[in-house]
Amino acid sequence: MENVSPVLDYIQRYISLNEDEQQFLSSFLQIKKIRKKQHLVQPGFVCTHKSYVVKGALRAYLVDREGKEHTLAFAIEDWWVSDYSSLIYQQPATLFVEALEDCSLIQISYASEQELFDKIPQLEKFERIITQRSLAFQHKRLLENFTHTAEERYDEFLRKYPEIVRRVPQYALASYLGFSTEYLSKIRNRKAGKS
Amino acid sequence: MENVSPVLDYIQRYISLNEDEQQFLSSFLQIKKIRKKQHLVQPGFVCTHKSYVVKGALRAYLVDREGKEHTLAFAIEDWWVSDYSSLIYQQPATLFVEALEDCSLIQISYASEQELFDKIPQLEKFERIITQRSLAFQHKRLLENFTHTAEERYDEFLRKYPEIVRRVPQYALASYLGFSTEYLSKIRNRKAGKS
DNA sequence: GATTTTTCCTAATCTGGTTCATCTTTATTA
DNA sequence: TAATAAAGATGAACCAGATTAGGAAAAATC
Repeated sequence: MENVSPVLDYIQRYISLNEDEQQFLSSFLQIKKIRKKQHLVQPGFVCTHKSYVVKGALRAYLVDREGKEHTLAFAIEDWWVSDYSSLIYQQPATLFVEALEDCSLIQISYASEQELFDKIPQLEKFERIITQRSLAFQHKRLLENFTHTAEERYDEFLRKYPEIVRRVPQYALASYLGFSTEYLSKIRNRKAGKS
Repeated sequence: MENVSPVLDYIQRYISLNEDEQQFLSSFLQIKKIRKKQHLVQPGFVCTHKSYVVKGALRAYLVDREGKEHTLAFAIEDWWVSDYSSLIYQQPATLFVEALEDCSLIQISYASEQELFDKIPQLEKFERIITQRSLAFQHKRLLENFTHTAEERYDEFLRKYPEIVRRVPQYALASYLGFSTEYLSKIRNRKAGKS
């Protein structure tokens, strides 16, 4: 029998909850398993839950008109994942969220979260803080895409997230960094030659 | 004598505040005027306030190693502006925030906001909601940069924000959309020829 | 209202990264 | 363990958009 304490721990890095609150919150959390290549979210369906990753790796991506994939985000242990727009506006998703490995998740539904905001106002603060940090992160990412070349972006990502580079397929990484998989091959090859 | 009611109205689109709360909140708000070409925020200095635009237009931009400018955001009437990362982490800014026209702003300091979160917990909800929306917006922008050509991005921006296009210099717009000002000229010329 | 500065346009050349087509290697599954 | 599918590598041709350098127009300043 598994438990939801990883999420409680996560939240309590930002706010503190008493025993009752923890209990109450826990009653809204659900454990979910998903196998590699399965989809957690699909375009057209409203994204009803956000998922905390206990174990595994996923990615959120868009398929454009020409069928090309663009990865918005990766998620490994201790990260959250969803189609964010779909979740907060409760409108049909445009993204896929796909398991890149077998995953163990803890989920909370949109409706539960709204209820929890009323019952445990502290959670508003928690959500505010992590959303602010995500936003700052997105700003940085956008600027990095503007100011750095493909190769520089790859180097930086490798430096910051070697773990992710090891675990995700190369085409997913290329589509996250905003260039073609062939070009990533070329970059890697260039580096291998140099060193 | 000017007043701070535009900000109160803005906030009350999302939450409701009683008379006392409005009064209390107002006591933390400051009116600020700034002339065209002046800077509200500069790299190296901690961004201490966020600013609501009553009148005018501004942009937040980064100057990269080669001296090129990259615009992260525009702000006109009824928008907020700051160096967001600098503000939330209270660390030195990396961005400039510059007035593109003479501006009339209402400001609130980082410290005041922290105090207000304690005194008026409803404000946590307000901040949570608008941050969530900003984040969804940023996700969309990033994906649009990945999936659309320079010309498509320009068309879309023109359709959504004709007002901004009219008011900001072209080099600022190009640097927001992520391409060179010369290329924007080329796009515009191409269109003029066609129609 | 003349001068200086800033913004905008044009056109030629160049390049970082894409596309397309084929091949090799590595995972999956039967 | 053989068969099949998925992922990665390689190279040639190509293109969207950058760069450079010039001039024209508009706006700000005196």
